[in-house]
Amino acid sequence: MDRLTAWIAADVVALTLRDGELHVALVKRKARAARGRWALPGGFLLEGESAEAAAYRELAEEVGLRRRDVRLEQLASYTAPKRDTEHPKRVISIAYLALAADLPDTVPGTDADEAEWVPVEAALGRRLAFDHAQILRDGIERARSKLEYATIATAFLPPEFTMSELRGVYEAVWGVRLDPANFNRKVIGTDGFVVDTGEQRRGRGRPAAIYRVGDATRLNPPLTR
Amino acid sequence: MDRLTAWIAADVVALTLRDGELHVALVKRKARAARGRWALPGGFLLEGESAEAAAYRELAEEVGLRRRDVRLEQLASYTAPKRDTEHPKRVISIAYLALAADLPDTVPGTDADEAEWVPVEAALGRRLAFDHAQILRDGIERARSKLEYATIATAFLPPEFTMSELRGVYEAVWGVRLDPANFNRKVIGTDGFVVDTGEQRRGRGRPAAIYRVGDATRLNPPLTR
DNA sequence: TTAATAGTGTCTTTGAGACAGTATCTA
DNA sequence: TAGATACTGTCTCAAAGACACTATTAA
Repeated sequence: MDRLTAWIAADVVALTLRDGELHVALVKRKARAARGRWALPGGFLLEGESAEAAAYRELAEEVGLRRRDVRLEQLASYTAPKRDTEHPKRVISIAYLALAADLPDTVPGTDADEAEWVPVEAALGRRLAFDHAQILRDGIERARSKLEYATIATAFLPPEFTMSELRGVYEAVWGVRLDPANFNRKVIGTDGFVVDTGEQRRGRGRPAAIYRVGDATRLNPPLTR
Repeated sequence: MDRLTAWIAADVVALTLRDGELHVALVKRKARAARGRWALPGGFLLEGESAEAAAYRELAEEVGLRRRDVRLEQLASYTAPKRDTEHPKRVISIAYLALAADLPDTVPGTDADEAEWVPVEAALGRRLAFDHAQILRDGIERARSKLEYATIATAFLPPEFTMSELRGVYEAVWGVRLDPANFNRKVIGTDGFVVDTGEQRRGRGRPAAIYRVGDATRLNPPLTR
């Protein structure tokens, strides 16, 4: 019988915003296969472990991101027979998308000290291991399109944020400018997208109202790019 | 080392429309695991085979659907450690969504003679094998939401179809009535959704214009349920 | 006061939805 | 002709987008 037995990898496209630009977490591979190449954080499922659990575990081990730091969702699976020829066994990958707020840098001295946040354009320029460039492209496209109809933009922000920070997420991920007035109206008009805390943040100009995440998950009608 | 090795199944939520109602293909299991239970068509990946290829192969073997009969896309992967305890090895499933036009019935005497098109409500009523009920629910939800922003409704129809047939797809999948006038305007107004062939189909009333699939894949702005 | 940032008001255009009305066939 | 199905026209309302304007702060 030539039924396949395979190793299962969980690989993660972890995205965040730094200085108004979309960044992805990359790690320099230490394992024999593709050693020294840049790759998405990830690793093999263990006995008794789900792919989601493995994704969380690898994010913690390799990037220093804890479960509560990220919003994780499944992206897709990659199963081409030749996608990874460096292992002794066939490897399929289940990819996840993780969105995180900008956080203090990864801690040197841990496994994560070979992890790096890289602007996505630059990341696609490095020749990534295996088919990780394709996975990264798919992850970016998923993030872009999910902003249209889901409230996940807040996953890129700390618990409290201003309207211009929220708008900044859209502008950075979509690479466009949005009209502040219309954006405000749209967000406020979507019940449960954000909640006004009544607090204000002072900066260079007029203080900005501070919002928290509401309980809505879907945007209806959607925002358009 | 307790790295997992697993069997990979490709399981397919194959949907079609019959008599204005959404149906899913189910098969009665012959294999030892869950024998006699109804399940989604699917099976294990072979050496050297991608999950997509396995999905097409199983559709052909078990349901008699050829590659050109369906539009196939990946749905999600299911990896819970206890999702399938009947096999000697851990099994993860990569699920696909397949949309097909209503076709002549499956051919008895082949492997497909234990396949059946079942209305989706009834299918969810049968206690399906493994976690196939969850996969089916996810597939239906995917089909419903993709109708909003993609032109896949045509995958449920033969190459030539009328506007009311296209509207019927939306009405059946969404379970709503749509205004013919507004639906027409919307579809015609979406460049490349459909192409008027100039032909007409005669029936009981005024002949209907016949359309073909256009080359657009996205609906912008989306249709709303 | 000026520059910077936040936020409001309003006008125009577009599209969604409701629905009345017209067109063209079969029986 | 009646009934059935296909299609068009038009009105109203809501939201999107453009953009001028007001508000509140720091320097």
